[in-house]
Amino acid sequence: MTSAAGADRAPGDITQVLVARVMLESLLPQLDRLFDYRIPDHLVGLAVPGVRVKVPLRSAGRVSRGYVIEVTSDADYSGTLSEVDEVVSPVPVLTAEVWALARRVADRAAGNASDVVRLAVPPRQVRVEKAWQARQPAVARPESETTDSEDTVADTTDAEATDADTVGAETTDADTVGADTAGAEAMVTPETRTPAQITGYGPGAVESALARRARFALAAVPTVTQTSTGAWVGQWATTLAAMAVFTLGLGRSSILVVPDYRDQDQLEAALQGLVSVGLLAAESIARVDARQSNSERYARFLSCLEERPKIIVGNRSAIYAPAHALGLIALWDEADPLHNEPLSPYVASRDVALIRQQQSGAALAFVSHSQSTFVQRLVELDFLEEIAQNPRFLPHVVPTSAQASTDRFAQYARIPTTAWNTARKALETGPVLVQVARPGYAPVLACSSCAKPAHCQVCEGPLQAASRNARPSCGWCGAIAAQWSCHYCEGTNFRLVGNGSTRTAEDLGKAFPKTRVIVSDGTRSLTDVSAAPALVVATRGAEPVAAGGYHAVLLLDGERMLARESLTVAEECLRWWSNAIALAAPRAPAIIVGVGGELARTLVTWQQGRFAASELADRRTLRFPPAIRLATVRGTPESVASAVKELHDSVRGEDSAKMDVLGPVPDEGEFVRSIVRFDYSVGATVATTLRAAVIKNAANRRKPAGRPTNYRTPPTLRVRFDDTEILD
DNA sequence: AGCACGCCGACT
DNA sequence: GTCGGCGTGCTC
Repeated sequence: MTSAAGADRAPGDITQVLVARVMLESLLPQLDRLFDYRIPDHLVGLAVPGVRVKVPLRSAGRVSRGYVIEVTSDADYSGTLSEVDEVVSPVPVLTAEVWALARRVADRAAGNASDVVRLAVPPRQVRVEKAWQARQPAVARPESETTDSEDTVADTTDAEATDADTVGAETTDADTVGADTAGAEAMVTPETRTPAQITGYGPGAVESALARRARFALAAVPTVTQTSTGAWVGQWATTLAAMAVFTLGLGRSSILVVPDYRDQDQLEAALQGLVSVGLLAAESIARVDARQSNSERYARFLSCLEERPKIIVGNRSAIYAPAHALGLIALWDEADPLHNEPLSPYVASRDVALIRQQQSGAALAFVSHSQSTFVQRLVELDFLEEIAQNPRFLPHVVPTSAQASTDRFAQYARIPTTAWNTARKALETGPVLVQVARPGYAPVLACSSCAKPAHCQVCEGPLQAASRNARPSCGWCGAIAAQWSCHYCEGTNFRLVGNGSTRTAEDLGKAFPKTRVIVSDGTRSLTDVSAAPALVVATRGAEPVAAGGYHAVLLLDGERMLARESLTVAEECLRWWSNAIALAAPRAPAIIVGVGGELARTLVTWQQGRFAASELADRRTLRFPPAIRLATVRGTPESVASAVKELHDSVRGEDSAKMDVLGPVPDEGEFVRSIVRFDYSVGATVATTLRAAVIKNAANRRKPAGRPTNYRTPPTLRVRFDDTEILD
């Protein structure tokens, strides 16, 4: 596709015109393609692929920022080329691999590649960059790399053309995997195996999957464990850490992605444990953390660019890190909503991981306690292998009916006898976890005469109580309800309904006098507690890790958590409960209150995969994700109608059964919204068609008549793929 | 986004 | 005749 890299040319040699193909940092969909610029003599050798540049756009004097993607000598643009204005920094921060990833991620979601690049490459910090450059050995400058990276771009471009919705089509690299297998097994010999043991699985099962760079769903061992530095973490964290160290032993980098900073702390503690016993060099860990300052972020990013294998740990944006020789992509708890990117084009780290795996050939691991329907689908396609944990590590789960207890104290704390007895016994030796649904004291107030919920007199928001004697306040506007009277019956007294974490803690304190009660919820969330006996009341997702594990786990608000109006509520509850149960000490009882049927059976047998399979079968019948994909199309009635028409024109014939369109229904303002449901196999067609519609609308935007001249026209057509909240 | 190009109504 | 209105389209 391209001739020899321009960077090889000696400065001063003017026998051929060198052209930089540049991606502009623009939000406009019309500009989301490469533009050619001539490289002036003084920038030859500096304007290399990956560097930030400034280039003129449209008229003299206006400059746009961008990245050089390729350097070629034959431009495919026939007009007169403008010249690259300036090379902003000599560091090639946008590697060929990350660029190819960004392009495909954007294409799959009908979004801008530059939006993805913005997630992938942090803002430049000049001082940080200078300091980093000074530390780099001056010899290894990217000249030698240039030709390589261009080949990579060409390869991946071809791969894109063939298809493929990563997972949708039953693409199989059976050949590659098969070919690798023999070599892989040879590699897992006692001599080369790292001493960082991956325990809880069949001997060598995980190691062999990593060595042959398989894609797999790994069931995490549901208990806690102690690192060499004495910290207690979920065993999943030591598993991920050991997997990364094993991969490092193969000379390759890992990217470990966790949903939130509490998980990140555990994973870093697990890695630190391996550092402390000399199995891992501290410099090999690169932390990409949502809590970092801009300069810290950029420093960590630059360290990923160094040409030696690393372990990259971070939240969802870490999936884009420029890893050197990527050997493993691992996601912890892939179904956690924090893995969903809130910025355009809204691609979840799971989907980025699938694309990156396909492009890099790295191993791919989805590690969790509770297999999601997304992962289950990939398992059923034989796209992922399943690796189960050794059954002797399974937890001890006891379902209990919500029936009121006969015990006076248990009644006080609204927990059934079994649960109460279990907690009392466990509290003699160690901490007990009590999971509740909601934070606060009493999340709901109701009129004491007519029992209707109480609303704020200022904004109609729901009233709640911060403590037993506190004046009720509004959950929306915070106004204190001083002189409240009921809308429906004029009553002036309310009563507290529902139990938040604080109220549960108060009640438990009365039921278990002399026992320490610790609260961990959204506002005050603890990462860990000691092994001393205590009642730890936590909202779901905010459960601290207990030293040695909890001696009992009580899941109190099962019924209430299931009552939420959402199609995916059962799957979500199963994940929350499984994660809480996994904090128990080995063989410690976990009591789930008020939940029966298949969910209880799933937890008792610890067969989340089987539950996911039946859930997925239901979603197939209903045509809901992840059985199919979704795209939301929002805009003026005309633009939506025309986009839908184009969709039907491009997905036709025998494919037409693979797509249907719901709506349009009214949306904000004068806009409407349609939901497109489609099979994975037509995903590429749907995305390109909608992308074309977006570009057309961006060009044809027109000001509505009669508006003031400074009225800013909103985009007339917006498209969002795989928005999981849309069906809730 | 901006900014130039272009094709119809009031003007020196 | 031309100046300029802003609808339309392009940006290497």
